[in-house]
Parts: sequence; structure tokens; C-alpha cells
Amino acid sequence: MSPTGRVTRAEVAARAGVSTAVVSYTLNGGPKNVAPATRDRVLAAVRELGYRPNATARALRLGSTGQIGLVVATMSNPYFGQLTDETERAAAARGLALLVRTNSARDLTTAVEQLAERQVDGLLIAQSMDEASTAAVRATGVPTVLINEATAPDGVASVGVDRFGGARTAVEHLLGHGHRSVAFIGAAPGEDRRRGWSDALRAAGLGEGPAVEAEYSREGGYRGARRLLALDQPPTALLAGSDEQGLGALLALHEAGARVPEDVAVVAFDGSIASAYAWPPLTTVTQPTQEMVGRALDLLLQPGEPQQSILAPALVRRRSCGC
Amino acid sequence: MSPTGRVTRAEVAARAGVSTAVVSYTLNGGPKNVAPATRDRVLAAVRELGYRPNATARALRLGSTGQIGLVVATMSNPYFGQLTDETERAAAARGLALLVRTNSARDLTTAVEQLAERQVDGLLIAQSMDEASTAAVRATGVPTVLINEATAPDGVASVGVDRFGGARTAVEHLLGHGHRSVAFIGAAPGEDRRRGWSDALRAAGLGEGPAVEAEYSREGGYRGARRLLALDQPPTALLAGSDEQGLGALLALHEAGARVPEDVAVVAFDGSIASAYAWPPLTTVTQPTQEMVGRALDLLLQPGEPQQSILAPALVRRRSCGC
DNA sequence: CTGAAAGCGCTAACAC
DNA sequence: GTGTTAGCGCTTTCAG
Repeated sequence: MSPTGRVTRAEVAARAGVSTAVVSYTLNGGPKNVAPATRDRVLAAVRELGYRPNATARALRLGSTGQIGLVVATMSNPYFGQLTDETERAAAARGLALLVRTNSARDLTTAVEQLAERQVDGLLIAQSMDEASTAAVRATGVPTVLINEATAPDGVASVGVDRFGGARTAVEHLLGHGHRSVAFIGAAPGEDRRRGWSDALRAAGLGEGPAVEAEYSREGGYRGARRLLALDQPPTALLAGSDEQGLGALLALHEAGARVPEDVAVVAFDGSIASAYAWPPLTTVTQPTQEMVGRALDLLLQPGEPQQSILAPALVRRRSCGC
Repeated sequence: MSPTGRVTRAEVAARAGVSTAVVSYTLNGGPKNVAPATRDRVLAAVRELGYRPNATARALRLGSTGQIGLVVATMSNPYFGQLTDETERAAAARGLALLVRTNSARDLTTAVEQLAERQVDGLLIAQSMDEASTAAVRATGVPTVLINEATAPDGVASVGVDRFGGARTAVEHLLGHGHRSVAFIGAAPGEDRRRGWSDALRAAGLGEGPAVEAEYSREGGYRGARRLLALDQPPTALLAGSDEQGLGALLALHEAGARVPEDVAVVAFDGSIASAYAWPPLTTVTQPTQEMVGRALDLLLQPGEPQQSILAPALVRRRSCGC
């Protein structure tokens, strides 16, 4: 019995009265032809013995595992859960398995190195990369695509959405419905969504509304909204940088007795399933995750130069924005 | 250059002026001792060459990949997302990598077989198993633990929670606060939560309240609640079989103008993060996912007989039940 | 159309 | 304390 406790190719060959090469030819459909009769004998032996090829040995020989790695902060966040789901499905459709690695508080460099050690055929990273991890990617030589990010370091491909445009559209929508005071909860100045927000306000001849920096979590959105509500002049509308923040903001608004959308209209970002079942259902800038994932996988498996790909998000209007 | 395009152990050995065996001994801390000076030379060579061991080769030799597989319906559901997160973390803490496989509409038997082919050291399945997949597990001989399920077929270990008790406790809580008409949204008669619900009602001398069968999804909960609301005598309280169903029910209640908890109290099941940020925050029977995952991994790596392990859930009281 | 055999990178007897 | 080497299960070149 082999270490894995299973039937090996040699046993199949013996049983079928052929060499191990022929078993390979049969099972892989090449690179050589096999006479139909022989082929049938091999297949019969495979069936009778319950033989299953050992992917590890195959990977060693081929120098390719048929596995790709995905690094994601957390899958408890439904947006990233969905992204992971879709990545797995898209990978499976291409015959690839998915090695996931969560990396909320740990470090990306280690994640990259450990996944590379496992000989993944490619790496999908759903986080922004720092110097060290970029160096690690280069050093390991593993094809890598940054996903859910519009920009990437030199030499690594990326596919993300136009967050600037998405945020701009969202704010314009709010302005079009009469709002003059649109607040922002999200990242620091300079970040795309925040730039889109301020750009839209400026284009409308309005001053910047209040902005609060908050973590991309429900808790972050909750705290951010509370700070906005404590203002002398609370805003009448609010753009959150993620659905999670939007959901947290909704909770804060409900607790404070503010009606949504009558008192405060809310628009969020991501388009996770959670947004549709919030109360009230959240208007949100949805990201085309499925297309993103498909594109990312194509970039990963395609030999060419690293490309940056940017997709367009879409505003999905629901009750929370009142329009 | 090797197929993987990387430095091999032989090059390290050459550079350090030792044999490949010594490189192994150094890197693996055994099984033989290495003189400190030699050791340093090897380590230096490793560093200079940027050598990283090839896990595939190691796996082939050892008959163990250091990878475990997780089969889960979907990670878009935050409860399973969280379960996956925690599984990955617990696995990483034990030096194991996680191969995930979503299996919503596909078939478990294939999932098991493909994961087995990849030589996973163990399999965690977060779904109920049918005949065929059980046979597949047995045939492949991969250690398997059913997770999030209280019962498992012969020969496979499991770790789940006492859903019967959890549901019973939830209903008792509702009854203790004066409710006489407690509905149920969830699975068919015979399922544990449903049994717990009817058992508690019976014990209180009440007839069974209305029950509706629904999918474990937001949509399912939404539809279920709508059906309950359409009744001549809508219930004053409601137990949902999962947080997702609870969330869907909340949406239906809000839409219908029913106040929660004043008109209808709601209790759900799972304890996902989503429940805490719902409006109103959902009272829910939380499952100890972290303990569940840790226990499952222990069962997986432990050589002994397959064991069934049942943990106790806890009722987390929040606003949605009004008490 | 079939077979023999080399070798992917690593570990661990077994020698020395 | 260190080196030699067989072999994990597979693919594929090279001969027949």
C-alpha cells in the first residue's frame, strides 16, 4: 500500500496487461493514441480497482498544481464571501482548485510566500499591496492579479472597478433629487470614492459636505454615522464607501430615530446581497464581481504582459435613497 | 531552471558545500543533527539563493499534502463565510492550508472525489451527506468530519450543535415573555429546530403555532413571513431557522408595516455577524463556530474512531424579541 | 500502437 | 555529523 493508501498506476497497468505509459495515454487522451481494445482494458482495470490519479505526483512531474491561491481579508464580509464564491466557481470551471487564505491581521508577504511554496499556478489578491509583498510576488515569480483594486504595483496585473466614477454617479443621483448636503463615510482624502464624492459636489458648485474616516466594517459605518448625526447640521444624505459601512450607518440612524430616506438618504458601495435585504433596502453602487473574477482568471492564465483592467460599476436604486 | 522556475535543494547543497540530506536535516530540524557551523552555511545559502522548498515534492514523498478540503454551499451567506474564515485560521494555526469548494447546486460526490484526488489530508463537509457521497468518502478513505451537523452517517465523524435544545430555549424565552402564538419558519417536520419549537409549545400546553417550510435564505425567510402575515391570526412571535431567514422575515415585516418587536417578536438561529446589525438587531441562537471548527480539526487529525460531538448553542438577546 | 526508463524535488533509511 | 541513494506516482521522450 502506498503512503496514501491507494491504488497506483502500476497496479492498473499490471491488471490491464499494459505498461504504465499506456495507462497515462488512455487517461490523459494523449500524447499518443491507444488502440480501442487496449483502451477498454485499461478503463476496465481503472474501474475495477477504483483507481484515482494522484494529483500531487502529477503536479510534481508537470510543474503545475492546477491550484490557485486567493488572499482575502475575511469572508465574513458578504461582499468578499461572494467574491470568494465566484472565484471558486470560475476556477472550478477551468479545472482549477482554490486555496484560500484569510489575511485580516496577518501579513501579506507571508501569505504570498506560503502560497508560492505550495506551488500555486497563480495568485489572486483582494487587498492592496505594500512594498514587501510586491517584492515577494516578484521574487517568487508566481503570476499574480490584484483583484478588486483599480491600481497595482508595476509588473502585477489588476482588475477593479472605477470607484471614482461610481461614487460620482451616486452623488450626482442624490444631488439630482434635491440633496444639498451629502456626507461621506469612508477612507481618507485621496481615495477614489472620496474623490468622486467631492468632485461631484464641486461640479455642482457645492462645498464639500462633512466626511468622516471610518473602517470598512459595520462598526466603522455605525460610528461614522453617529458622528455625522452629532453635527449641528446633520447631512440629508450620505454616501458610504462599502455596504458594510452603509449597514452600520443604517443601524445608527435607526437608533437615533432618523427616518431613512425621509430624514437621511443613504447610498452605499459594493452591491453585496446584504444590501438588498437591509431595512430599508440599500441603494448601492454594485461591482460586477462575476466579470471581475472571470477577467482576473483570464489575466492570470494568459502569458502576456501584466494588464490593468477597470470595469464600470452600476448604481442599483433601492429604497434607502428615496428615489 | 526547473519547471517551477525556481532554485532547488541541490543548488543550495552545492553552494553550501554539503549534501542534499544535510539541507533537509537543517530545514526540517531533523531527523539528524547538524553541526552549528554547517547549519549556518546552509542557512546562508538558502538566503542567498532565495530558496523555497517545493511543497509538492515534499507532499509526494511524505504522502501528506498539509492541505485540507472544505466543502460548503456558499460563502455569500455570512454564517458560512464566518465558518470558512475560522476554518482557515484554525487550519493555518496547525500549518495546514485550506482548499475550499463551494457546492450549492453541484454534487457532493464529485466534490469529495476531486478533493480526494488532490490528496487532501482531511475533509470538512458543512452539508448533510447522502448515500453516494458517504460511499465516496469511504472509498477514498480520506478522514472526514461533518461540520455544522449533529448527526453523520456511520463511520464519519461530526460536530454540530444541539439545535433541538437551542430552538426549545428560544421558544421558552418567547413564551416566558407572554407570547402565546409563536410561528416557525424553517425546515420540514422532523428537523431538530422544528422539533424543539413544537416541543416547547407542547410542554407549555399550547397547540402548535403556524409553521412554514422555507429555504435557508433571505428570500426563503421573506416569503415565509409574508405567508404568516397573510394568516387570519398572524402570530405575535416567530422563530426562524437561520439568521438569513430571520433577516428576510424582517424585511417582509417592515414592508407590511408590522413593528418588530411590538407587533411581532423575532428570534433567529446561527449568530452570524449580520444578525447584530439588522434592524432591529436580531435575537438569535448563536452557534459556537470557533469551538466547532477547532473540535472538527482535532477530530480530523486524531487517528481514533469517528466521533460525534455536539456543542451547546446560546441565546443572544437583542432588540428583535423585545426582551 | 506499446514499452522502458528517466526524472520532477524531496525525505530518510542506511552507510560511513 | 555527513553523504549516498532509493523511491513517492506520474508523464513523456525515445526505441521498438
